[in-house]
Amino acid sequence: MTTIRDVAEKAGVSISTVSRVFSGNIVVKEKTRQKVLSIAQELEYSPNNIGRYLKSGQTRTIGVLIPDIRNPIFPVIVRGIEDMARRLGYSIFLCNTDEMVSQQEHYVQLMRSMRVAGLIIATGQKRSDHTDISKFGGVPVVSIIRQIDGIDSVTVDNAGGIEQAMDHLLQSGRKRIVLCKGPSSIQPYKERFDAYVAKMKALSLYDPNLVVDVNPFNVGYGKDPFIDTDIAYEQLKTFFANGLEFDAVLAANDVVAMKCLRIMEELGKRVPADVAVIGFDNVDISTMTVPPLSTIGQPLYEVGKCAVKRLVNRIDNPSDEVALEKRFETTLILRKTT
Amino acid sequence: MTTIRDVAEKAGVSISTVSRVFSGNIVVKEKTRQKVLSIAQELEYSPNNIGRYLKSGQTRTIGVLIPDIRNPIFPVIVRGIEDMARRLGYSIFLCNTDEMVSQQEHYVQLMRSMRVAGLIIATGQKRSDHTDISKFGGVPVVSIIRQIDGIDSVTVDNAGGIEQAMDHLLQSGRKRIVLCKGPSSIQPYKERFDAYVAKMKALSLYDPNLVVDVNPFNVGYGKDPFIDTDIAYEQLKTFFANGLEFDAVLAANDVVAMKCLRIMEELGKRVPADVAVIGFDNVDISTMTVPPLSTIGQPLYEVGKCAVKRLVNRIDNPSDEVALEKRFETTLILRKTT
DNA sequence: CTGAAAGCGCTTACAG
DNA sequence: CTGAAAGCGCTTACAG
Repeated sequence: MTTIRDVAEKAGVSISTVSRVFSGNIVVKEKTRQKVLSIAQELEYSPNNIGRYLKSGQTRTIGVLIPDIRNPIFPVIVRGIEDMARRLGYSIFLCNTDEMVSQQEHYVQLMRSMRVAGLIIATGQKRSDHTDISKFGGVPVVSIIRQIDGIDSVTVDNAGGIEQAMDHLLQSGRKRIVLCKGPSSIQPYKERFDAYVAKMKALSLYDPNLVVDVNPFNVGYGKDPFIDTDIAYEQLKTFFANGLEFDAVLAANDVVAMKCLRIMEELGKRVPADVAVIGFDNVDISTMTVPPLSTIGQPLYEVGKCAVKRLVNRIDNPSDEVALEKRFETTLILRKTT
Repeated sequence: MTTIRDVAEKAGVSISTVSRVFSGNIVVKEKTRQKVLSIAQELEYSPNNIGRYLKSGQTRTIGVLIPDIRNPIFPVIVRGIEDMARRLGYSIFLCNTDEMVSQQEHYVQLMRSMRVAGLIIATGQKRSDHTDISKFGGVPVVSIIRQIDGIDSVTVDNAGGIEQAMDHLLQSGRKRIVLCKGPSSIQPYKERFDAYVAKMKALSLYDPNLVVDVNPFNVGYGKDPFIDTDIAYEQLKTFFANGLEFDAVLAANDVVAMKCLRIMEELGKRVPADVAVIGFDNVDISTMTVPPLSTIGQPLYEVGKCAVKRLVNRIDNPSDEVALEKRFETTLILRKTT
């Protein structure tokens, strides 16, 4: 690879000058500049960011740690991250942790070694070993999806979302509302569950039989491709086939909602005439189900963008003391299943 | 940040020794090793990969350029890439190009500057400016999804997939097979289209009225979030509402197939009794539609893994002359829509 | 506006 | 088994 030295030599200037031409904003005589640029092009010179970093201490690089890019909320978030990162001059490393502490630690180490300027971490896990700040070794971190004490975070108001969904369901006269809940070990699902229980109890509508536990992604996490046998579907099928009386379903997320739609069809229940179904996330597919799915929209793309802004802000002002906690509101999206 | 020098000083050894401890496989007296390791831990030392690279010339980093991670085939591919990369000791940079030459060139430049060991590029575009090898400046590249002359590639047999789908449809007596085709500017869609036409003509079944052009992702590419108005749906709705006679639908991909399912429902056509519907890709959602979608499976996860293997192979043997072209077979996946 | 020099954090022959 | 030294490709005060 051609280096700054090759270019300097051929252009008959010092390497300092070449460096100045490529670092921008520093004054170089226009004629010299042109000369250097043309030689550089001729030699296919590409400035070595690695060498550059060693002096400047700036890698302009962000590590993104998410559970699994195949969970459909993450492509949207990651796209938001990448778009904003690009705009601010950063590149991103993508790492899938499968919600496993060991893998997360591996990547935190690796990213530290890569001297990333900062880390964006998505973990729903409540276990503290995922969120032990001391392990980040001084690298700026922003947490998305779930709030972590002492760290900047960008989250979504899960409880508020459930409120919106339930108010809507209740207004249309539904009272026997099933909750298909995700694992309580994952913070956002826990929040949704708690909000549901609180609301149902407040209205004296709560009945534990209305709650079914679901493994939203056949997890599947950590396995090669997702498994084809659909655990969540089986769980739901068993639950609904049991003769339970209900008139609405509030699903842990859109994917689960979609499975419920299929089961309602199989059970001969009309949606929304016999039972209303509402999802959570407003992921792409929710527009395409039959009928199109009502759901609670999370601003996923915005979460990604915001996380990068916060992170860069933290990188530039590492000593700001208070952790910034941004919480987005959800929006009720009415389509044809409610 | 603590450096190798800090550790050496405190441990009372030279930096060479510390370096040897961390680079593995080199003989260091066990006692010295322990000493260094414990000091390193105490000081929270993390070896600086950037400094390391500058001598070794090894970044162990791969740039992944894809059109848009929100296109549901890419999360699976990227997961395959990441899993294999991790196994081989590489990290990945993720870049979304939106199929735009300017953005692709930007990223190729950036990745060169980052001194990635290699590049994995997914572009369906047929325009040669996307695939002009000379622009890669000597960085090893493997192309996925589409074959590019002179470059290692990992692809899938699109024509073969269409054959499988059509044979299946024909065997069940379907003759008026609609093709919902993606834009011909994208290589895989072009291949599928050509295979369809060839087969239909061979059987004297070809009728241009059976072909409808569809914009598979409302593209949407390059826009902030995907647009909510569903262009593909509108296009298909108009097409099918026209009184055309048909008994099967072969869709450009699973997402399009899903939209067709919805339209069949709206048109009062029973699937598969009145019309058979078959998709392409075997993306996650295809198991969840009502009824579950028959489709042509692409080994997406395998494509990702294989691409990394090929790339690393090329990195290790840059002078191997022939470009390796791996082409995976598709598999017919029968569910309930055919 | 430009150049010579020091140094960022490592690795790696070369001696011993 | 260990250390001293050179050098990877840059940036950046310091002089001029």
